[in-house]
Amino acid sequence: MTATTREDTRSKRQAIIEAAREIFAKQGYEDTSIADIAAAAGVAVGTVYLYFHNKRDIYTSASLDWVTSIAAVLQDPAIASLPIEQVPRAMIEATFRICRENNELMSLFQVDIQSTKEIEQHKVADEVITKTIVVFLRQAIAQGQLAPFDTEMYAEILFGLVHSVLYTCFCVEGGEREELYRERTIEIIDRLFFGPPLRAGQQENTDRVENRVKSDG
Amino acid sequence: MTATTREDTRSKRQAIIEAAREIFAKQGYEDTSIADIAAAAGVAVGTVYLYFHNKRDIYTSASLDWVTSIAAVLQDPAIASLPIEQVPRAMIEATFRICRENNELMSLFQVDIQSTKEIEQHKVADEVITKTIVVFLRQAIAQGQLAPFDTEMYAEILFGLVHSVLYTCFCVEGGEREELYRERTIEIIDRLFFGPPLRAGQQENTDRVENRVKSDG
Amino acid sequence: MTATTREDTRSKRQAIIEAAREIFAKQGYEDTSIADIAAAAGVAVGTVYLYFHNKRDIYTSASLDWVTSIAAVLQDPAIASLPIEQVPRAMIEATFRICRENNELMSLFQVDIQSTKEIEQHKVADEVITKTIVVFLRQAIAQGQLAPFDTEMYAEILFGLVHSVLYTCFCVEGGEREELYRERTIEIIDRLFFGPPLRAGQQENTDRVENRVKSDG
Amino acid sequence: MTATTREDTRSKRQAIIEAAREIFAKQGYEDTSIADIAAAAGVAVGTVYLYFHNKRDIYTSASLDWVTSIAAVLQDPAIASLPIEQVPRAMIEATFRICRENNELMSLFQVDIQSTKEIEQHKVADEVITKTIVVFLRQAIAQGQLAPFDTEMYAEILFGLVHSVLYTCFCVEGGEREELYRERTIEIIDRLFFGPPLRAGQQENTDRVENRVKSDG
DNA sequence: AATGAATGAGAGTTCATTCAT
DNA sequence: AATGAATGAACTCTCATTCAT
Repeated sequence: MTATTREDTRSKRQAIIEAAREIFAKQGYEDTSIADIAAAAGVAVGTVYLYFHNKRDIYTSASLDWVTSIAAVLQDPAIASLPIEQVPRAMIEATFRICRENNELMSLFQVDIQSTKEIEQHKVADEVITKTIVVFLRQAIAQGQLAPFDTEMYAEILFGLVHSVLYTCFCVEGGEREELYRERTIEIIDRLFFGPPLRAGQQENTDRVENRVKSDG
Repeated sequence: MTATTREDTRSKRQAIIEAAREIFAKQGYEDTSIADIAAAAGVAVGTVYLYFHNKRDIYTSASLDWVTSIAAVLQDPAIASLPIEQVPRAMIEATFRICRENNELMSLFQVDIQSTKEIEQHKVADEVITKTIVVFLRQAIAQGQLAPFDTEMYAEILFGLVHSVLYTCFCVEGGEREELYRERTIEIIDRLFFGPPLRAGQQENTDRVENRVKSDG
Repeated sequence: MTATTREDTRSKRQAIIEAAREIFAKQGYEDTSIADIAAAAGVAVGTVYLYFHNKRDIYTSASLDWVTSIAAVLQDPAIASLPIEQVPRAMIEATFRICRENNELMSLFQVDIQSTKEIEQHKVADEVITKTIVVFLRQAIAQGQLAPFDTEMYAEILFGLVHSVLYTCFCVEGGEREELYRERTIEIIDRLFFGPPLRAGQQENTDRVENRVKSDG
Repeated sequence: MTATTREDTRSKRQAIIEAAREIFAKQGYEDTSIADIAAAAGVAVGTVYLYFHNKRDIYTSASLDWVTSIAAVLQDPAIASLPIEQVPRAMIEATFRICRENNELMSLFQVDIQSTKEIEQHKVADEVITKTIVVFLRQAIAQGQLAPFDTEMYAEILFGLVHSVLYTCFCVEGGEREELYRERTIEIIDRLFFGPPLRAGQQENTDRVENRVKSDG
């Protein structure tokens, strides 16, 4: 009986978050009313306020929930066990895939932060992602596969790069040129890790770089 | 007399945009009312509607105005005339500088796009920036300084990288670790263009890479 | 043209106050909505907020407006020119009359004070009434008609007495026993000013006391 | 067991009333929620509805409970046994004392009556007080200490006077000038009962009037 | 008897937008 | 062109009340 209650509670809160995710993503923050969310979640308006302090709280929770989903993908052990030169492609492809499958949620990825508390919440959420990357990078350095560097800052910057590409690709363009964005992103990351640099005349050590650069028309 | 009127008109519209930039940046879109903007611009509420269709229109205009300011910095001829290996640092330093000086406007850089028309507007605005980069890259390729590659997509992705770093650095963190963000960003871009890659054991061709990588504790 | 606008403004604010007076009196504070008031005043809901900060502000204003109306009655020069022994009756009869005529507004007379600012507002309003009484009493003392005493405190206490009687008489009982309340109130005030005291065996100096005491069944 | 249950029941109802008294007095009717009261009383929200029909019912009960406390003070046999000329002072001092000691409850004394049923309830409660006074007055008349008069109406009016003074003294002013209010009130009542009237040139029969009138500056 | 999660009507308030001047 | 008083739809949020447990 207690179990049932707990599950009900958990599922009710979760139902609201899921309803909010979809509606916020579809209509945007401003054009979404609490009534919309409550109706979609199958609860009364007042019930929403049993689980969330205010509208902003719902938005933040829905957004963080979505970031967490993405983080989970990167922690797939299958990726970690790949040869290092295949890891960037694997991670980026996985990320693109989950974004494609949840295309309509992508806008939640672009959060307009408003308070110091929200900044903290997002730092925590983003760290779930960047920490995953950092852990991988440090292992590679420890195993002598990569030269040492500022892994934390690199992880954050590269996460920002991918984040930005995903937003443009899926939110702005609707995913029409997904392959192009994905392949160029992988290419740039590969080049950064394994070369060759863009500098002309650099000798190629690029048996690991799978994708040929497309020459400019 | 006609000239005066035109100037008055131009300056009144510009006054509204500038007032809007500051207030949107300070209070966010939702918490900013037309009355706030009108008061700050020194005009009546009704006057705002002579120059803009609605609130969203003001926001979009203010945001694009800010993007344009940034674009202008990259077109500085002094940058274009530098040796190629100094260009990434010059561009990134200039961008960080203008963002630091207009820290409070940074949040306008993070736009929550809502309509197809707005997507078009932002593509146009962003293209002012990416086109500048593309032009530079193509010249470098034409002059044999860089190997050929998909300049447009690279420009867009690298712009996204910098955009993302700037947002984190100035909007989320308030600019406290500006130097760290800036130097790592330059380092990554330099590495991408001139090497060496992160792959261990890569021979260094790094007389062009000014900044030593910081080793991990 | 300016004059017209000013009058419009004044009348619009006044219209809201008058509508509020009636509706608050009829339905009570809680059961009155801004929409009710706006409708009765013939304006839009938003217009109410052009003239008042919030619901409480309307209530306070309506209440003070009513107190002011009562104060005006006591300042009638006809009362001041009466022989002193007729003044208490004249004042109390006038007060009862205006309350009877505005029976439905009486409940505004009973204000539930909530903030320090409201206390100040009511002190000012009440002082309009008590000051009138004090001025009269001091004149009578100066002219040797009354012995000296703490006029301010007496005025306040006697105002409270009448206030309380009016509330019971009109708000609680609906005015059914108005004459009884009025005559007994006059009798008590007369006795206080001119005697005789209730103490048995006091010699009567009561050619001035018009109303014979009613003996207990 | 039945006894225990009855006591629990009684104490639970009483606990709610006492919690309500304090919270209503502190926050006012509107700003007090059932949840507040339930929490302060240590019961669940639903439990409150086992003992009271609705929020208004709690308010009425709490208010009457407070009036009853005051009534009890006046029935102190010690007062009734005093010489008649000391009774007004004794009663008024006792009333001020209990109000001072329960200063924060005073606002409950100012009830905003809303329904016919509530009027009846308050008449009953007030009668507990006025009846006490009436009984005393009639005894005094029967014993030839006071001349005959309309005791019921006098009792009601004098109760109103004191009620009004107490509200101003404790609710509006916070009790800062308690002594002044108390002494003037006693003085007026004494004058009414035992003289001398305020009319100048009245001979003083005032060995019974303890407090000298304060002369006007 | 006791609970407290759930309800949903309804409140106060805001503010983008209009339009007579 | 410029104004700003007026509008009223729509919002978020509260809370008295219910009822299954």
